[in-house]
Amino acid sequence: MDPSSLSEDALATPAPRRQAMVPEATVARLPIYLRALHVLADDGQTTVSSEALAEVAGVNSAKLRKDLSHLGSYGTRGVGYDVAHLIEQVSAELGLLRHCSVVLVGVGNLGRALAGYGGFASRGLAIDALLDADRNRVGEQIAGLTVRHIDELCDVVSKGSIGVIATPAQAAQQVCDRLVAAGVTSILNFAPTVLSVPPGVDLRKVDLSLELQILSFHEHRKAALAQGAPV
Amino acid sequence: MDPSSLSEDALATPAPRRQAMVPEATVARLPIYLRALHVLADDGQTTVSSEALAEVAGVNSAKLRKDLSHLGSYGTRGVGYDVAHLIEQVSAELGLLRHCSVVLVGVGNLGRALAGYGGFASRGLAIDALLDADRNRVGEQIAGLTVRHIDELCDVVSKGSIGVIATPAQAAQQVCDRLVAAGVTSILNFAPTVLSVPPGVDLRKVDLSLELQILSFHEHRKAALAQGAPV
DNA sequence: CTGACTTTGTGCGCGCGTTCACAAGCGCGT
DNA sequence: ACGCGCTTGTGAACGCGCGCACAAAGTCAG
Ligand SMILES: NC(=O)c1ccc[n+]([C@@H]2O[C@H](COP(=O)([O-])OP(=O)(O)OC[C@H]3O[C@@H](n4cnc5c(N)ncnc54)[C@H](O)[C@@H]3O)[C@@H](O)[C@H]2O)c1
Ligand SMILES: NC(=O)c1ccc[n+]([C@@H]2O[C@H](COP(=O)([O-])OP(=O)(O)OC[C@H]3O[C@@H](n4cnc5c(N)ncnc54)[C@H](O)[C@@H]3O)[C@@H](O)[C@H]2O)c1
Repeated sequence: MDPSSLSEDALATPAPRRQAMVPEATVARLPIYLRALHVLADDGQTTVSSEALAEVAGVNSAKLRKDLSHLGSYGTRGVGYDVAHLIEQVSAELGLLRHCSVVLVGVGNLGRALAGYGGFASRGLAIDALLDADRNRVGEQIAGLTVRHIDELCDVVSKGSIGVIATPAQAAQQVCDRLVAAGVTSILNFAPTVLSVPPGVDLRKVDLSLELQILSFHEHRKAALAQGAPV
Repeated sequence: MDPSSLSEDALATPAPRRQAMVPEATVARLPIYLRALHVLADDGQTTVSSEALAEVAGVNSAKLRKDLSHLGSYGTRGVGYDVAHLIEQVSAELGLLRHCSVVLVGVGNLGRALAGYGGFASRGLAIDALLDADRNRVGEQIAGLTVRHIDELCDVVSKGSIGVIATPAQAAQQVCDRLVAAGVTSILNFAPTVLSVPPGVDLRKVDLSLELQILSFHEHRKAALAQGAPV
């Protein structure tokens, strides 16, 4: 499992009243299932078995079934799952039905790429604000949005907004603090720094160097094995 | 743990001869430790305790010590770890000492951002080839590199190269296959698709939509709790 | 040299996630 | 109407990783 992010507040309710608690590992796979389902739907399939869906999603079929059972989505024994209904179910669980607004801070190399990316909007997520500290960049038009100054943060944050940090590492903690102060409780960080957030705020990170270094490790290990253990 | 990637070949050696096998979860943290160590080194610190390093890295100190013990790196009891020596150790373990070449396929929005990013080169990783299928883009100069055509893949791949896929999802599997055919055994995929690779090839993925959707889930859940459970 | 303090390295229990394997359930052909 | 085969949902076992807590080991003062 990817332990990079954790939600410390998930256990806040001592009594799991009626809403089933979905394991974090399952949540991390729901988007994958959703994408697989869209592929199948575009392909014209109306029902799908756990085996077939698991194949497309690249996971074990038993895992898939257990995951889906967590969100109470019932398939039909002997038949499988209704694709359209399951898309609805998973989308609802992920909160994608009511459009989730995304606020992007830092319109540099990476921020520009993110802003111009159409893959988010197609699935209920839309970047609807670009912020930067550089006065020269403020006012610039990118992908139909106008870059605004970071000081206007409070004006663009609405309830339930997700913050994305694409600033240099040096400024990341400061930007993070401002996002939290503005009421943002979900943050995605691209800067290669460890950020600290108060309880109740979800923080995830994407670290490209880290991924490459992990691959480098395995590559290095393979080379060592190939040279030292071919026997 | 981040279960998104797994190395199926790690168990290839039935007898763990002398090289300790490092748990995947530990490998995933080594880059974080390395970055923390560089911060401390730049700050002038020569030695550091597990407690202090864990603080900077944002992890439990016991976990840090256990991780470091896996790679045989010995600290000094009562003192701590020698920063410079530990940087050397971790870098060696990650295979960063011999410069690892990175081949980037797909020079679009995202590929351009990656190519222009200086954060890789600073730590032993350098993108040294840009490839694209679009003839209009071939020949273009980006960050000191010339974009070459994908057909020249075999010419730019050297032993131990890491492949990065930044093409549309539609082309990802094809590009992946060509990378594997060219001898690449470590691949980082940015396209939102499940790729299949033969055994012995390490595949990791970075999925930005997925991260946002996970945050969306938690945000959605928070909203539901705030509305339904304030008693 | 001794004793007290500091810090590493690790044994152990706990909880989560994954997987197998199977019973329960549903549709369909006869 | 009725079983036959297919698929779901889940009980249970296994393995991994995390974190506490402590003994071993080294440093430093006197
Ligand atoms: N470019 C990549 O491909 C890449 C890859 C991996 C990681 N990253 C990380 O992503 C982050 C951004 O990378 P980049 O290449 O876009 O950097 P960049 O320098 O091109 O852009 C950074 C942007 O952030 C803005 N900024 C700086 N301080 C700010 C503040 N306090 N508030 C608001 N905006 C501020 C700057 O004006 C600039 O526009 C960096 O942390 C980098 O390490 C980038
Ligand atoms: N831009 C982003 O911020 C972002 C965010 C998340 C995910 N992604 C994913 O990253 C990938 C790239 O995104 P992008 O915005 O850069 O897309 P893009 O369309 O801007 O660039 C894609 C590039 O790949 C090249 N290409 C296409 N087919 C190819 C092939 N067979 N061989 C070699 N090159 C080929 C194209 O010529 C183009 O230059 C996509 O899969 C996208 O879903 C991008």
